[in-house]
Amino acid sequence: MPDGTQKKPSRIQKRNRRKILDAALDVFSQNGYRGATLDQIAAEAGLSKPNILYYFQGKEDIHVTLLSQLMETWLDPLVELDPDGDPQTEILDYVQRKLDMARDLPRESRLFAGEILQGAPRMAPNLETALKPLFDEKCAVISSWIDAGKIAPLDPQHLIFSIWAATQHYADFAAQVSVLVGADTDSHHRASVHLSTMFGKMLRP
Amino acid sequence: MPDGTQKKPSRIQKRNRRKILDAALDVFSQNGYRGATLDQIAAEAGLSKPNILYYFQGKEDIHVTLLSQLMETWLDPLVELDPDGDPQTEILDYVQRKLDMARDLPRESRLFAGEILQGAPRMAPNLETALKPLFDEKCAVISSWIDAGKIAPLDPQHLIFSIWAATQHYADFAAQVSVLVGADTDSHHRASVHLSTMFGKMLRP
DNA sequence: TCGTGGATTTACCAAATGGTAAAAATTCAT
DNA sequence: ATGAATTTTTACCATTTGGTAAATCCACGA
Repeated sequence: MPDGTQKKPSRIQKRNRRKILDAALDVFSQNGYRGATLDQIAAEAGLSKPNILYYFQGKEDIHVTLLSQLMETWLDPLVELDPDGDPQTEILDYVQRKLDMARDLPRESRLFAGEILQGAPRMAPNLETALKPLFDEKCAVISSWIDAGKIAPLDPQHLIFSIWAATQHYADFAAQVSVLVGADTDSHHRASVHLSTMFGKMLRP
Repeated sequence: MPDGTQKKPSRIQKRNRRKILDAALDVFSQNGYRGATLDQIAAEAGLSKPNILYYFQGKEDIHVTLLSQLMETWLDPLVELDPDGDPQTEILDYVQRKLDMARDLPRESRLFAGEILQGAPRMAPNLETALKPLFDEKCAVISSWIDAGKIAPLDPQHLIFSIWAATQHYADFAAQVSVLVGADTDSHHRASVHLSTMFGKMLRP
């Protein structure tokens, strides 16, 4: 029994759990939690459904595992916001990292968005324990930069919301963006320039 | 048979169709298309499931009806962006209208977001025919304002994306926002001030 | 008031779906 | 090689879910 609080996972266990989680990321991010089926995940992973249930306790277990693994990756750019760096550079670099993530990890962005959109039924605890402390900490950093006159006086909380919204939009609303920008050769670059300009002007004291 | 291309709907038909659509908006926006069940919608509407299917051809019919009705409301603020008004005022008013909509119509915002998030499977045609022409038209308006030196030179397409993202964030990610801002007495007002400041600075030539 | 057409309920169904038991196959240390 | 442990498959099951047929109810105009 690979589930539960057991010892070291075998090589084959690691491989299959990874295959399942990758397939599940595809399926969950495309169809949402309830829209995804174990059969789809199984087919995508190249395994049988009972075989999947040999590695995970159930559908919800897969989803929760995916979400908690994701949280780490997701918060990483914010963790790297350095209180001792140059405020403007730090924030603009943060915007850039988030935009890159929207391009490179769109499935993860959509999985996260879908979960929040439905009221975070399986992630609320994680938000409180992992996200909120980090959020508060970085808001304090931004406040100190404002107090020191290094950047314009903006509401730190809502500034961060604006950064999240503007960057994740390109992953979460990709279907809409692609219809509206048409066959753009380098949409990512234009978005990058726009966000730099926008937040750059905004931050100047 | 009330469905199909029939004559004038009776008063009772209007009432029940409205009840169903309102219930469906609740259920679809909370659980997504596949997560929503006809039984839930029926219960919420206070009708039996077969009775619902007397008024609509099926689950998808309800969803599509909801989406196409929504499109009108959704585009309205953008329609009102006046090419002959003061550019700064026009755009800031647009931001305000969108933010008000996120507060007043969160269900609609989430329904829309969920549909786009999953690749707009039931709305792609609508996006092409209804949204894209309006989007292109208003991008041209913004371009003309930039050419006239009335506002800062920003990419019109991405400026609109930023406005959509920043405002809709408060409806679509409400679960996250409420965890992070805690018991704020007037979160909407703070968001409003922030967005005015932000886009105000950004637009100044 | 009575009949007719629209509205509603009752009783279903077939397919999909999450999940399980147990047999079969495979891996692996000895 | 061989027996034990792990992994995978086969054959199911109970529930949920979108949908239907037909009987029943009810509003309303003549």
